[in-house]
Amino acid sequence: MNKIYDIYKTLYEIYGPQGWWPILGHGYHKLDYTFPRNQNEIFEVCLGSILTQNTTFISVIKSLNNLYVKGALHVDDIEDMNVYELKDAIRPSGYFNQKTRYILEFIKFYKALNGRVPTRDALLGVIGIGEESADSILLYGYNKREFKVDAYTKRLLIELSFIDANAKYKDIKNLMETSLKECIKDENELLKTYQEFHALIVAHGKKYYSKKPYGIGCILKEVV
DNA sequence: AGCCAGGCTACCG
DNA sequence: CGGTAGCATGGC
Repeated sequence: MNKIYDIYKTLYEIYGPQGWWPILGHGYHKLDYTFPRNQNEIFEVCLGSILTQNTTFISVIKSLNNLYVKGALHVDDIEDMNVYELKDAIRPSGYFNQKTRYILEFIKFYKALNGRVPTRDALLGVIGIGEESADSILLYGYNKREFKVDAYTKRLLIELSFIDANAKYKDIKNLMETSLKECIKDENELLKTYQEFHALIVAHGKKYYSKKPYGIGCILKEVV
């Protein structure tokens, strides 16, 4: 046992299972784990990972639904779609010019995979896919054990004095993965914990780590 | 009215 | 290398 795992258990007790990644085909129900995912679901996770960059998932759902009602929530349909139509569909998620470019670049990469699982480095080579998006795609799309770090994760760990402000993505990812591997030996259980933990951090982060000063009322300060 | 959102790239020193 | 402007809409 260690403090990181204690944090996970506490968040799980408070918020319960989050069931990420929500898939439109499942009506966005919670706890819609599919293992393994089919190609449409994998692609939807990829699309959502790009669309949610610096954007709330509520807005992403609107964009995905715009594509869905056009019957275009699939790789080939988006590729063939008029670019202005695509921009208009994803407008609710913001940065629609950038994200349209990112999506079209990603589709070229994705189709070249031919159904195979991309490496993390290969994903990072795609324009528009940074570390968090790559981990998001691997963790939630491909069910790979890659911890996803986001702004809330960093704020939380700074507030709880696990890291300092200049910690890099890699450092934080390594802290989380190393700590959890100490406690969880079963690979499938470890995967599910990575998936839940990030989602739980977002749930908690929205409440206590959105507005400065961060961490007011955060119960985790009494846990670690 | 202003700040924030489940980031990333390009460009600067 | 580290730091930062720009990207855009929507919710509160």
